[in-house]
Amino acid sequence: MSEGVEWALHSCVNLAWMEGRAVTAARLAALYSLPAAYLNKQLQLLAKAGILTSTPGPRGGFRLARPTSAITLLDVVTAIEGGEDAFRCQQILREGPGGRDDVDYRRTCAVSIGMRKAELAWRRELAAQTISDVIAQVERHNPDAPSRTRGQLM
Amino acid sequence: MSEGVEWALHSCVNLAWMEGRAVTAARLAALYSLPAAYLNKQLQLLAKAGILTSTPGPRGGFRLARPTSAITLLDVVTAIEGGEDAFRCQQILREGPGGRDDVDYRRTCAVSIGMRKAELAWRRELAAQTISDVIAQVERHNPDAPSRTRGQLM
DNA sequence: GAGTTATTACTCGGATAATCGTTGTCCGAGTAGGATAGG
DNA sequence: CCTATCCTACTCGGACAACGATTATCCGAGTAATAACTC
Repeated sequence: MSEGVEWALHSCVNLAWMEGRAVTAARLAALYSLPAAYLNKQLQLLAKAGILTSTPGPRGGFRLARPTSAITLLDVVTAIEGGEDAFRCQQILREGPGGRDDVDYRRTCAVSIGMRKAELAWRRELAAQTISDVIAQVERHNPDAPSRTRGQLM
Repeated sequence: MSEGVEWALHSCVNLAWMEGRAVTAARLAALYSLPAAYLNKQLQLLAKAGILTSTPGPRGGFRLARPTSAITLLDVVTAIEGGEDAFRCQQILREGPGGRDDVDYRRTCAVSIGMRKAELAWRRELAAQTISDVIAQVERHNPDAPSRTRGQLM
């Protein structure tokens, strides 16, 4: 899985603490000494997915497009990684004995079904957690994280 | 995810139908027109994980090391992909404000915990399914698959 | 004919390249704010 | 002093390389069956 997912999730949390103020990719990257231009790439993907809004020019940057309770971990993962399954059935049964070209083995192959079952469980668990949940847990263990981060980003 | 996982799973199913007879990597590969040498590599990983046993020389090949009901999908996936999580926390919080070097953020970071929760659900679902389950489903929809495959492999 | 030995063909096993995706970098399009000049 | 225009600096956005992992290939080590040879 792409490392950008981790960056994107942390950036969403940090943006949530900025209360709607725009933050540039460079500042978000400086927080964790990340390559700014590459983080920018990930934030663009989030913007394209409707999770962030971006504004160019001076005083520009990124900000959350929705309340944190309406952004699931699955939303962020899908935005960065794309919607395809990790296990993508190549339908090798088509080349096997009794294989047919007019059958979609992604639906019928027992191996594919079993793997897909696990992936759905993974997705379900990701969809059940929001950025809001993450923030709540962080603030419980580290109550001054929001103000400290805000100080670094302004 | 590596394409070899799909090959390995299908190979396990096919080996199960061979009732303990050894089958060479070349024959298993020919079933689906796969590159034999590369499939051999995956089968080696399964052997190293104790899922298959390998015997060299004439009349050699691979065979299942355990009953199909004792081989889970997770066993096969882990053998091919390795045991590491897909989402591997880089602990970027160490570089952030208030980051400490003596803290294992893989355990404490809320983002990491949330992602890990989903991965555990994925693993749990994979561990709940065995090769035996897959075979049962195949034979229900395609009762003559075992004999047909056996004919191709002998 | 039976046992023993040398041979041979076959298989896995690991070391070695080629390809593709991820990671990382750079420069251009567009914008908003500020400076400047005119009224 | 106020307003309109121009300019400048700053930001995102997408195009362009570098690295690493996956994919693919090849040849050697070892084994078991076979064939030949001896008793």
